[in-house]
Amino acid sequence: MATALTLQHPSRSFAPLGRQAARPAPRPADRPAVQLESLGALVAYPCGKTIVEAGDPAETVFKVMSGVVRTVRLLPDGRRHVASFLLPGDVFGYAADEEYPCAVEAVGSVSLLRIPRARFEALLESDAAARRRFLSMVCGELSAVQDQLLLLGRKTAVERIATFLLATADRRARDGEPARDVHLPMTRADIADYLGLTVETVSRVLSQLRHQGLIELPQATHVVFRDRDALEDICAGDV
Amino acid sequence: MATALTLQHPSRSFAPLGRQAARPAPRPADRPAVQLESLGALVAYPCGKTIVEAGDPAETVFKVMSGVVRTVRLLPDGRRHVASFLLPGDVFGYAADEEYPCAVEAVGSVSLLRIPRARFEALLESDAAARRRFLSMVCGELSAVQDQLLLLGRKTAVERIATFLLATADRRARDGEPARDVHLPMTRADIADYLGLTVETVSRVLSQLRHQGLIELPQATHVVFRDRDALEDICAGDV
DNA sequence: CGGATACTTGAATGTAATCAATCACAGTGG
DNA sequence: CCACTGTGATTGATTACATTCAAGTATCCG
Repeated sequence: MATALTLQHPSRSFAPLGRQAARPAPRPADRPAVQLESLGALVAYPCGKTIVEAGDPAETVFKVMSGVVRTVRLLPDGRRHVASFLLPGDVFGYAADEEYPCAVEAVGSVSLLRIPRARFEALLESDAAARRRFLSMVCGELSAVQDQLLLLGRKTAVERIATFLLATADRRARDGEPARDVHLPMTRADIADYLGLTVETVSRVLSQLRHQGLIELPQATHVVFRDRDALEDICAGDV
Repeated sequence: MATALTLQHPSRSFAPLGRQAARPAPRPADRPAVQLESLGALVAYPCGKTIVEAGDPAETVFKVMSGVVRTVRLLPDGRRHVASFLLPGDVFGYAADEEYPCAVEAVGSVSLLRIPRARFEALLESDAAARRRFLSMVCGELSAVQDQLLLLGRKTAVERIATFLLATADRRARDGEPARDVHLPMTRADIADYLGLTVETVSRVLSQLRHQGLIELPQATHVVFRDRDALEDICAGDV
């Protein structure tokens, strides 16, 4: 089974491989500054552009520098699923096998760091600290994906949306401060495909939350939390 | 975010760390025989027993020697989701963080190899080949979990069941030969929680497939494929 | 055997999907 | 400047699939 990973830093673990640029911040003793940036070159992709195709040889590891990308899987009849949204600092494209298992596309215009796979692997071989951080990222990703399984398998539409809004908001705010709003650069279709819903349902649920006074929608891409506690209750299923 | 992994070997990659016992088989040149068995002790658990609790300190890595275990996540109101079933040869319990993120329970009676986390990590530090195999397993697991996201997000009940039957059957048969039947040691409730369905739906769909002549059900735990091609078409959504 | 648990089947309900307009907005060209 | 066009978002009406509620049947284990 071809396997690529689409990494996002585990939100509560230490700064993962590649987060240094965005956040110079607190660095425990055992962590030499690894300049992932020095291993690759910057590339820009316009909105909607496919960055890697499913089945392409996995020769490059990427790090998101700005913008957002989505990883996409398709069924033969066209049904689509978005496995994850990757934000600046996230790393993707490392595959144990020789092929990428899913496509990756630019949500808006993005800039990425392209790192040749061999160079990335050489870093892992030579730098024990980098290795530990990378393994930590991968494990964090696994845990996050399992939360998503629970969401898709057992949560209602409202719970999925509430979970998505809060989780997306808090991925940016690493300061401990709970976010008061969230920017959604992706379309309703992307959100729907990420949450296993339809565009109409996403739209309806957002409207419902707005009518209930839990959120405001000054623009389609901007959600302001008016009652964060209530949203958190919904996530947990306490309705 | 606490993160544990529940590993199962990527089905199409080389024998992963820990598969040696079950399969001495073809071993590429760069692979010294790592005796994971020599690092830990055997323990037995009776049917239904909880092996690790979510939130427990992640001090032990396990390898399934016989039987099947399930990894379970719960919502506060009791809704349950089974993230994975682990078969003999599979490794679980390695967490980047210090806590297990989900519970692991014995499906039948099982015997496990308990390996102290420190000893497992020491192996990874010292043995580059073991490290590569482990990373490969983790990446394979990530890819498999993403397939499961697609299943939960976009597939119908029949497609989920067909996918589950074939995937489970083929996890055992590593000979290339497509399996002609599959043994299901877990209950319908376990299957339902794994596929995001209810027991009733699982039962109904199996009956439907039986009436259509695609499978036989000599016992509830034993499924014989009568038309594997048709099942594969259903998986892909070609109905 | 008897009791419990697991599985199957049936009927009714409900949540989200589908089908179908309408609305909002950005970009373009008259 | 403003109508025009196209895309994305919202809202409404209806449908469908899986769930829920409710028996009934098989199987396992004492």
